[in-house]
Amino acid sequence: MKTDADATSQIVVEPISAAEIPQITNIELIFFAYRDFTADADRILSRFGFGRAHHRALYFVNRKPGMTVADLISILAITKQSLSRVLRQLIDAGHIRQIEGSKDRRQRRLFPTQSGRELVLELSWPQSRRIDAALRDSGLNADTLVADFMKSMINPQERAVLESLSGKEGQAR
Amino acid sequence: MKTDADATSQIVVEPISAAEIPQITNIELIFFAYRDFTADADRILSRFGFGRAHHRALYFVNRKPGMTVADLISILAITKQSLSRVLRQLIDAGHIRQIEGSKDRRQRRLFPTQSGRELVLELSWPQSRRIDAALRDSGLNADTLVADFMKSMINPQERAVLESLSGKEGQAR
DNA sequence: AAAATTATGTCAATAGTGCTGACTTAAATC
DNA sequence: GATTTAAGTCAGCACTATTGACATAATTTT
Repeated sequence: MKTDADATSQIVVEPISAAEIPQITNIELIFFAYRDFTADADRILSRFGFGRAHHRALYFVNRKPGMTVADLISILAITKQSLSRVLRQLIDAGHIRQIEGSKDRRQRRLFPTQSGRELVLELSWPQSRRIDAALRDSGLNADTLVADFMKSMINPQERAVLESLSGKEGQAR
Repeated sequence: MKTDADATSQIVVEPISAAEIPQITNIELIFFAYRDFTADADRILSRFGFGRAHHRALYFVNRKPGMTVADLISILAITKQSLSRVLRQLIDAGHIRQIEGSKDRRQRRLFPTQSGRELVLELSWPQSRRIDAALRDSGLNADTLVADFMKSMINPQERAVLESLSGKEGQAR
């Protein structure tokens, strides 16, 4: 067998198409939408030296005040060791407090402080507004509804990137 | 001012509500949907020792064969240094090849190999099928369409987590 | 032709998030 | 009293991403 003929040598010039991946457009919409959806909060978090993991932990503690550490690990689907740094930092920053369980004193029940509540609301507002606007923009009446919804989630200036991907030419440049 | 009264000391026991964050339910749906949406591909990638970054790079090279490195950096919105390792590994594994630009010989145009095409299809199939199924399941006819769509994107066994979040009690356990 | 710019690549250091494994402490349960 | 559970910690590792500095080759500008 010639080296030039094996699967890791011959190049492919045809772009992947909807014939090969039926939901290709939606896959891209979801990718870009999620990127933008998280970007607003990421910007706010960076002011505090926090990351997405801090956001998620803080969010769920605000969603269910009184959660135990085990509850939080379970809902985030991460390990105890992964959570520990993040939780430590949130506690040290005064956004979360641990209170010994009254029935089971081994438990550390997690509560947001007033500042923890304020921060989670600040983080969630842009996301809520983005979804709200996307739902309004997409109108909820067409067959193209979900695609419109996701597209509306993407920053307007980035929609050009999507359009450039929809072009018929196989070759960029 | 008493220490016990400042914002980082007083705990909050009330869960955040839709009154504070109108799109709270959709925020959660999107979080969980995206987690599951990416999980199928992550499992496949781990067989090759690759991560999500490899998937994204491989995807766009397949989407627009002949992209330059600069094109790819631009679309992924990452730095040259971040891309370099990932691209190096994809090239070494024989999934992508670089070809010197004919007009501008500084450019390295990126093409998938046959195996690179096969891999991206393997990675995209589960995502495409998931979206397809979610669209079918949600029916495209109700006001609750988008929520249904996102919910359908979530693994059935994990929908219980969402339901537990919808409970009225403020305290877990 | 020389100078400036562009496209790519590389080295080094750092950060954030996650993992596994091993081990400890204290409290609850059997 | 022995075992299990909840939480925490230490050490080491992997992946993805960052910034800054610098190198090379090719193209474009002056």
